[in-house]
Amino acid sequence: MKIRKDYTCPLEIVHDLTKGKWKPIIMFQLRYGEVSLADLERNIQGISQKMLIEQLNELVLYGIVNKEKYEGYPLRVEYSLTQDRGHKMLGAVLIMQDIGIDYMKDNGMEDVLKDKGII
Amino acid sequence: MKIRKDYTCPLEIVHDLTKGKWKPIIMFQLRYGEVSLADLERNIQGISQKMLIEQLNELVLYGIVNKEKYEGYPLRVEYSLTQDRGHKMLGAVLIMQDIGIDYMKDNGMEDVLKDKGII
DNA sequence: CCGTATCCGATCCGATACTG
DNA sequence: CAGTATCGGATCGGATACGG
Repeated sequence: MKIRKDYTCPLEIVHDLTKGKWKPIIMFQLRYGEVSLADLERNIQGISQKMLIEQLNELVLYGIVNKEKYEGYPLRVEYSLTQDRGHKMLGAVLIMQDIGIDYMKDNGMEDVLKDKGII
Repeated sequence: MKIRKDYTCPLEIVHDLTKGKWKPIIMFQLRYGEVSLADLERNIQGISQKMLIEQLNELVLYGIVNKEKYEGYPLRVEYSLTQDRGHKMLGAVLIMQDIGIDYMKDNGMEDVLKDKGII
């Protein structure tokens, strides 16, 4: 899609692998294991199906997310983090989640955190 | 600039705080302490002065980077990570740096790493 | 050395409609 | 349930020129 061959530093690549409004949230949703597309769509407020699939596909392409198809009826597809790169990135995402929680507490947005049962 | 009041989850905010091609690289460059604008410009390959200052300003605005002016001649300005949010974000950036290094090793880009003395 | 201003193409992402 | 296709406004980021 857009991974070049002429990067000048490691962080420049990782930015291309993970950029996009929804990618960190998607990775976070996959923290406990396999999740279906429908569940992701349900659990991520405000995302459109188009954006979800688009960013999910990029994450798959970049070795961060695994896509597993289970044949049969109904057709089932499950997404999960890859063992190495996916879980490593999750480490970074969890730190960011923590920063976001602190930021919300510092800026009077506790209501959002309560809605989600975080506090 | 663009921090709203209606976020629906912590990661959405953090994305707004840290998005932009150069922000992770800037934070990485500040990992050891104060750095001047000129040094940042020198050490970050391919960045323009405009982008550097723009993204630096956002990081300052969001409490991730500190800007210290030292009066006198020559006028000196030094940037550094803030004690709390800045260093916390650095934790995430360091993980990403690591992932980028692995990615480059896996994809035949060792030359970049050698240039930088990483391997 | 430190910063500001403008112009402009590339891309991101939301809305919407349609398929197996 | 799991996807694909298209269109258009908003934003991003590179180039360039100028000012403290």
